[in-house]
Amino acid sequence: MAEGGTNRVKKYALADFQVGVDNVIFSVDTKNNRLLVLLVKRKKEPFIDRWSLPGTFVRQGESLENSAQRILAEKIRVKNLYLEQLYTFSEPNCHPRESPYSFGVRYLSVSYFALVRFEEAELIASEESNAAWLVVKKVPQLAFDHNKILEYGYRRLRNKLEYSPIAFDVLPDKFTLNEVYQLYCTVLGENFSDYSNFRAKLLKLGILSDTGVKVCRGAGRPASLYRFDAESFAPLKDKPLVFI
Amino acid sequence: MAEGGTNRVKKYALADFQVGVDNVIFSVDTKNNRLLVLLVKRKKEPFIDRWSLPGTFVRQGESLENSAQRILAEKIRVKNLYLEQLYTFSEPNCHPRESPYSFGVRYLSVSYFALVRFEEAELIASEESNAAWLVVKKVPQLAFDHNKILEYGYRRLRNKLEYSPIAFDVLPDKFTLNEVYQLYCTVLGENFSDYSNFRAKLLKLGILSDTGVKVCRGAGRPASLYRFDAESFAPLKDKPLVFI
DNA sequence: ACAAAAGTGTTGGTGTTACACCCATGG
DNA sequence: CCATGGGTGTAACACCAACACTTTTGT
Repeated sequence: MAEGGTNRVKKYALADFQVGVDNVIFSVDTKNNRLLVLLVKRKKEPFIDRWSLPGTFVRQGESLENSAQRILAEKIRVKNLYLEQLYTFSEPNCHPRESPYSFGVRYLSVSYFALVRFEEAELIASEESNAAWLVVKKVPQLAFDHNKILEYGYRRLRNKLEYSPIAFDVLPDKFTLNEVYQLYCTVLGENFSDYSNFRAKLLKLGILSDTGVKVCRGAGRPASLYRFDAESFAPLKDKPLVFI
Repeated sequence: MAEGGTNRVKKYALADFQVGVDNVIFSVDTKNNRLLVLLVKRKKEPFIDRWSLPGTFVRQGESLENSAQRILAEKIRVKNLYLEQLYTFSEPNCHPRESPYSFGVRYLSVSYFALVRFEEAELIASEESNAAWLVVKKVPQLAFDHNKILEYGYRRLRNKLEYSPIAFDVLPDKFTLNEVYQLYCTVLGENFSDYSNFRAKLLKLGILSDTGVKVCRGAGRPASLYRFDAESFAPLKDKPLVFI
């Protein structure tokens, strides 16, 4: 932690901060192969009626990550998710205007990035939370600099998917290889890899175990259900692992 | 930017923050093949006489990155450097104790990570700045949670070196391939790659141009001086590029 | 029988590793 | 002439993209 020093303080005015957390919450709608982001429609100035990232001020005694979890819990009910810190933005004079705190107080926003399981993510309806899933490709102009943050989060999502097994945080306990493939396609685009090669590569990693159970998805040959094997993955942790 | 809402405020106390910036500043001593980090010895409580990362409070009207640059400029004079944001830490009750501001005010630390050119980094000597380069492998117990931050920065440095050309921000304008190799060895360890292969791979990227000038480093055949070609690199920007 | 989905195999090309070897210079 | 460091080449192997092919189901 830094320290200014008492003598310094007399010469230079330190800024007082209000700290907020903004979440970029993604989910993959596997039915329709769409990547979604959770947004809330603002109900007051500034940027009234614009979409924005769900955010909150940090409360006393609350860690940043707790704060992020709290916003999430206010908007959706979800069990399985992946959450990590994204970036911290704080330009001078970026405090939300019209706020009762804006006088002489500066604003700092720590953004978090999350991926949640769409099928189990139940939107919480209330007056407070008026949230909705929007298709990432069609997101309109957002409030504040939230488009920038969203773009940043989207880049991080793609990287994470390629280099770490966050997909399995968000897939059902047992899944078919095609479901994994669909998820990757939705996030990374159709042409990132062909199915056979993706399959072979994924299996060669040795972190999935075949449950032996077969399942039918409409017509076609039944697929094996696989399970993510955390134990086999453990030694690969922190290694530069490429999935695609 | 997040917003709490006036009704929320009455129910929950928001935290007031003082924001500091802490820098993890690395340099590579190519003469002795040592990776160094810039630390300052604390001159007041808490953790008096302990080494710590150079840090400062953020002043009014100052962006976070400016703040990071300012600390750097207070400790060393340097022209060439690479700087990026690292991570934001803020647990409740982590405010530097004995500080005149600690009552009711919470602390948040945004850390930055920098790599500077050692040969031109001139330490600024004064009572305020009592900074020194320490060998990363031999860093003792630091003040606060600075060991954690340093560890995090070290990890980032290794990743950056593998995936982006930050080495050339910190090498002289013209350099031999062996100088690049030494830098990589110092940061990543001796056994990351053998010289021939490193060489071949680096040249195949097509981002270095041979100046034709030869230079003698003691005995042995003279080496070519190369220059980083920013234009050739431009199209590779944002691509997942592997150097080792 | 046929379409659809799951899963296997082949092939040419490219990248990586671990070396051996040649070149130019100082002492 | 030999030690030293710079620089080139190569054989064995692993990996990868593209695509053809087989298997098992629903209709």
